[in-house]
Amino acid sequence: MAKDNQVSITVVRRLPKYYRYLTELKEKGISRISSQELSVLTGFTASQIRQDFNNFGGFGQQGYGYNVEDLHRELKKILGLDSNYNAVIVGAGNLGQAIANYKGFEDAGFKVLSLFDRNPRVIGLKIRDIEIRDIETIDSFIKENNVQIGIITTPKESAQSVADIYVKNGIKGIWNFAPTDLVVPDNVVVEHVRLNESLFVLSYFLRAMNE
Amino acid sequence: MAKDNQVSITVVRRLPKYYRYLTELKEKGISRISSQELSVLTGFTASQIRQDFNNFGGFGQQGYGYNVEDLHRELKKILGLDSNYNAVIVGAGNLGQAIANYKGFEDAGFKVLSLFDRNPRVIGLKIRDIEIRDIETIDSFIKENNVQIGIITTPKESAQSVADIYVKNGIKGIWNFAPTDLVVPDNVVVEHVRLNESLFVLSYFLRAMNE
DNA sequence: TTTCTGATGTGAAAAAATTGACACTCTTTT
DNA sequence: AAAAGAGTGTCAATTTTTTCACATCAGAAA
Repeated sequence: MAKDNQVSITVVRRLPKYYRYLTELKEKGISRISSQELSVLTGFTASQIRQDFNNFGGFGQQGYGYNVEDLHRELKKILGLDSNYNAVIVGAGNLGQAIANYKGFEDAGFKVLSLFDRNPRVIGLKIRDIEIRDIETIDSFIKENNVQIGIITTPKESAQSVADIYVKNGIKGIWNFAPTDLVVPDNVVVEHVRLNESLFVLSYFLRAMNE
Repeated sequence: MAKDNQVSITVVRRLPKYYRYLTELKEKGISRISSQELSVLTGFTASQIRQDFNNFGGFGQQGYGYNVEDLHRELKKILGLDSNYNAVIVGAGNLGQAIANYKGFEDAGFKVLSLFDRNPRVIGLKIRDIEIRDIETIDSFIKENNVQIGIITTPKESAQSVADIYVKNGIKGIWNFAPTDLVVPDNVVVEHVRLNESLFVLSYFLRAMNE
């Protein structure tokens, strides 16, 4: 059941950036940071930063600032990064393989258990030690392996049917790279990575800059 | 020189979605659409859609709606998709190769001319017909090939130095996939694709959904 | 211990974004 | 040709987000 004291999506989308800088600060051995200093790093205003953190309860101390380690741990918890997730990818093309190959996700607690594809020429191949399996076998795989996240890296034509498969098998989080919207039940979360749209925005600003 | 009647970034980020649906409508041979119908497709409100288009001058007709072909053409122009761009990629790992391989960008007018890497084991290889070259040779390549867009798919440690190379060679648009911020002059546009952050937001909502 | 400094948490103000409402005009129908 | 219908463009209201300002309290210094 979702909380009713909803934190706005605008705030949520800033959290990962805080988390990233706090991770860096922690690695550098810095133990204390003020909203003012975080403002310089992130580009958000100090006021905004304090407001953001206050959505989850004040983590700071007056006259001192924030303890880096504490704040990092809190954000980790808020972002759900204190648990591990199992993921599968449907679409074993270059993008799917690139994601499967990226160690960074695994370090953050997201483990890709398997790729799936319908193309017999890639089925059976391995990316790192991750096997590409026949899409026909995905139902049982998901059920047997406690998969929480489904990744879609197919062409847009197949994306909805992949989403349907995920939903049918009880997956509650979908990470979609296909350039299309998806229809899913309310209790399923879809996060889109819209590469096309991002590129178009770049194009817009390039154009706007020269006018 | 940038326009002073700035359209807000919030609006700009919605434009590609309009463009995507208009492309689909055009392909289906639909010639006419109302803000109400677009609202159903995009999930934005009809009022918002009309407001958005009005930032660029009204394209619609009272009592009729919008002509799909006209609106599509206008958006194409606004997004700068009526010209072609040459791009290069630094970082010929899986992600760089995936992007080089993706036909969709080329169809939209973005042509990847070359990949660059410092790893001798990949230099000389080809992705489709796109060669991977030695990063040492990038300066002259950019100058000789009219490159407008620089793509960064390196690890985060190298990203800033790649950005510096791009800037030094006059590139005005950078598409950055490395999970780090970049420092560039004001007249250079950076568009980030933050895969980590996107995944973390998914994780946040997965967690929030179960509380 | 007491004073001083610094930075949070928060309420209020300002700015930005979204939604609502409708006059007006173009299209379609009769 | 006239009447009816439909949907934009736009102004105003509302909601959301951001910024401002400061009382308050913890830590450091004296």
